[in-house]
Amino acid sequence: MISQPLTIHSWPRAIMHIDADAFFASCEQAIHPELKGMPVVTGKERGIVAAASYEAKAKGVERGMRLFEAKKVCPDVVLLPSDYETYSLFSIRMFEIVRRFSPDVEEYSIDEAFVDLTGMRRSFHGHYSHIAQRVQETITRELGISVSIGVSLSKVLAKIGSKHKKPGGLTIIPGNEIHIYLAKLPVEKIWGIGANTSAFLRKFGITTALEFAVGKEEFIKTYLSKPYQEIWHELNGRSVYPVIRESKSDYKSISKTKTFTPPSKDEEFIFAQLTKNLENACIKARRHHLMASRLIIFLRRQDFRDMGIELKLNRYTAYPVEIVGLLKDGFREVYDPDTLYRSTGIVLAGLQSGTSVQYTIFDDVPRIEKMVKIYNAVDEISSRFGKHTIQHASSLQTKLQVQHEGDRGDIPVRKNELFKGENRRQRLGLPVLSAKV
DNA sequence: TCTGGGGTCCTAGGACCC
DNA sequence: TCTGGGGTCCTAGGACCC
Repeated sequence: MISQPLTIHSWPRAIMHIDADAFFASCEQAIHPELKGMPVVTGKERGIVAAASYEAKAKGVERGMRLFEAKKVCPDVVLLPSDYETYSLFSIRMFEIVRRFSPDVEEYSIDEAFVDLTGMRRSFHGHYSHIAQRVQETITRELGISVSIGVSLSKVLAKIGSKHKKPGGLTIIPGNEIHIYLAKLPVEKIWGIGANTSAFLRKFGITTALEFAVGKEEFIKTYLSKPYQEIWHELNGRSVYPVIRESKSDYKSISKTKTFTPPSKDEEFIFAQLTKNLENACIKARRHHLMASRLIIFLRRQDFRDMGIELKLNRYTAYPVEIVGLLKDGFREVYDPDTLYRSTGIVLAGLQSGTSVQYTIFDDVPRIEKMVKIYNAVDEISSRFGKHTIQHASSLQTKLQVQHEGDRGDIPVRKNELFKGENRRQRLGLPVLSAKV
């Protein structure tokens, strides 16, 4: 198999990576000043630590920890459910600030950005570290959260830089100091190298990022696939990953899953969950003017095995009524009444942009046009009064179960003054960023 | 990390064609 | 019945990320 040749930018790049510190927890502390200096943890709604403030981390709270454990090591911990909409607003503000310094910004995730600073020293009268410092100061002053920054020759190296010192770190890794940082870094900590690949590399005696970086090209090309060859170049200071400015709008797939507690084997309830996922996915697809041609359904058993099926849609669509029949058929194939399930999920795939319905000669055109009108109205009402003001009858079952949505406890919910008069993200028609947890 | 939710990209291998 | 070489499209599944 012939792999594509890699594009290596001949000119040395200067890439900055900005990573917010304990983002969710920091947003909560910025909104609720009374929480400043206190150990704050978000993730109440799902029982494990999604983000922990540095005060909580200092007492031994770690990400992914069960909440009862967190309480044990830190009895005065303040537990909050995650409030993604608010964090998204902070995120938007953060990217706006970064763009004041350079237009070449990639919104990598809700709390991370890459910036291509190549050639920008002149306009800021000084070294790249001064730009980074000003970005850092501005974000802290205007948003009340801190960020860590790394600057180096490639994205992978910039990431290593931003992780090197947290919180509030600023790490520049020039070409002649790369080896110093890589020598101390275990291979599995490299962005893009996970448990599997690091286990493989260890078999060849490669345990540090430096040992990987100084590996012979011959070896890398023989044993590793394209993504790892790219990382190898990046570690050596040869930039292959460009900073991508375009904001994300073209999805390859849209998925929705939801776990329910306790697990269930109730056919109607489980199908209702599935329908609700379908509705949510379709809402998102319509918001992005996308239609799907493939539908993947899966039921997750209590033992975490997924049982699924993939179905082809007879035309591109983003309307649940057109899909729900097929959903039922697929569900019947997969569902086993004697099995306990913990979650359901659907994936809309084979996406194509467009909003107009494609007709075939068999279609009842007036009926479809009526359906589109109804959904337009549904989307409009939902955008004004909130999601699921209107929903399919078959997903009503989900309401009958007691839903354990985390309430805000005794912390009053207040909007930061920053966002006064600002509508929620969805009302602006902006995509909701997928959140890092 | 005993396990939430949302994504991307790559590769191998089968089906099919000339 | 056996024998080539080459291409394309599609899908499943792995691996990884936040």
